[in-house]
Amino acid sequence: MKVSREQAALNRERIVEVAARLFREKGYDGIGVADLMKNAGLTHGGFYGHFASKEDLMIEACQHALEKSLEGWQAKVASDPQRALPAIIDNYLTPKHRDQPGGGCPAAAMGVDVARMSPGARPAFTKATQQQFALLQGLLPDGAPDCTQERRRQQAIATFAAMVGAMVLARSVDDEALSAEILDAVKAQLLQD
Amino acid sequence: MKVSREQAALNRERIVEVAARLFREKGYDGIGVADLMKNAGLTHGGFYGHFASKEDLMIEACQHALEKSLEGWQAKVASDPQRALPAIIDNYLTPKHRDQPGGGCPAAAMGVDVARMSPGARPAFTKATQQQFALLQGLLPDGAPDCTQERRRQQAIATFAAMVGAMVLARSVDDEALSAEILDAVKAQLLQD
DNA sequence: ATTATCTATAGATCTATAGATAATGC
DNA sequence: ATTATCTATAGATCTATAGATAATGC
Repeated sequence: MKVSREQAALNRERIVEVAARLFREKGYDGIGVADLMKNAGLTHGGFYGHFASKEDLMIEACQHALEKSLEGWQAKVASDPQRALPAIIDNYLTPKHRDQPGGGCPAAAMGVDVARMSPGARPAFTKATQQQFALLQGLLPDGAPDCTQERRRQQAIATFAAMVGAMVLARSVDDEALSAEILDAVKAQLLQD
Repeated sequence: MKVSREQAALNRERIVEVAARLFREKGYDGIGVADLMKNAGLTHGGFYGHFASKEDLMIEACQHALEKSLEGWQAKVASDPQRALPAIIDNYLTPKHRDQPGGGCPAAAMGVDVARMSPGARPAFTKATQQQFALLQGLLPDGAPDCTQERRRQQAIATFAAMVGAMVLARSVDDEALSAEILDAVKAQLLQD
């Protein structure tokens, strides 16, 4: 039954990846340790050799999801810096993203869970949020001369807030037309600048 | 042990009010039926005389919270229509609202839970979201002549999305300065128009 | 007589642990 | 010999129900 250290490290990574997906889909309380392990192809009892508690896994799952999310944005900046901002906004405010929270924005999918939980996962959210604001600020067009750095940071924050709120609202309503309208309206509003 | 029909109806209302607060604070899975009833001053077993299931209570709690929330906005419109929009934005994007999710915006506090649950609570969210968009649209200044009704609806949607997203982000981070900055930045951005 | 509430509990599920097992790695 | 994983289970908690109790309302 035992596996090599290398395989054990891979198993641990897989647990984190599965958790990062399922916590976003179902919430922290919506999936149990036994189900998480089954989804990783392992048995329940093996979990505690890798993590001290379910909450410890939540912290690592958040870190993992936040890093991957930021890396996705950075990849868009690297491939085409000029078009990165519209590309990020366009990609975020889609029905596909709305319908796949497990691979999507951690803030929209897990932010409320993290806010309710004991504070272990919040430092990762704080750091990642700062990084996302900074990245967006760097992409904003520096149009008018009265457009100070402070003003651009404010706009970066408001842009990300509108994206997250649009996703939360679009996922909470029952009407496909309204849901799509929310995504499209915020997209149009953010891209007009 | 029995109470009058009138008292029973009041007890039922109190269960809904308690649930509307505690589901917002702790999430649907974060509070059990026994604890909800204890908070309403009743015993566990009495619950099922009032509701068929915990999920049925969630539906009523959402409806209650959404109605109260909309009524708060309507009261601001009634008292001073000219200043209602800045008053709503100003009141929403505060540390007080951030720190009291139990009495605050249902979309920011329960939207993600509702999106994950079986679909019973979503019709209420759909209806309330439409009403909030319509109310905000009516309050937007109809400045330029090129400002069509569609354009104003788009702006109303983007305004509410930014408010909800700001609240989710402000609650998820661990740094008081950053959290306050998020609220203030979105407030400044929304009030400048 | 009806019924709102209470006590008690069934049955399921969840986190965490104990001890067994068997393959790795010195 | 060490250790990654598995089987089994303890102990807590959760939803829902059954039956008892006692006050209401006809």
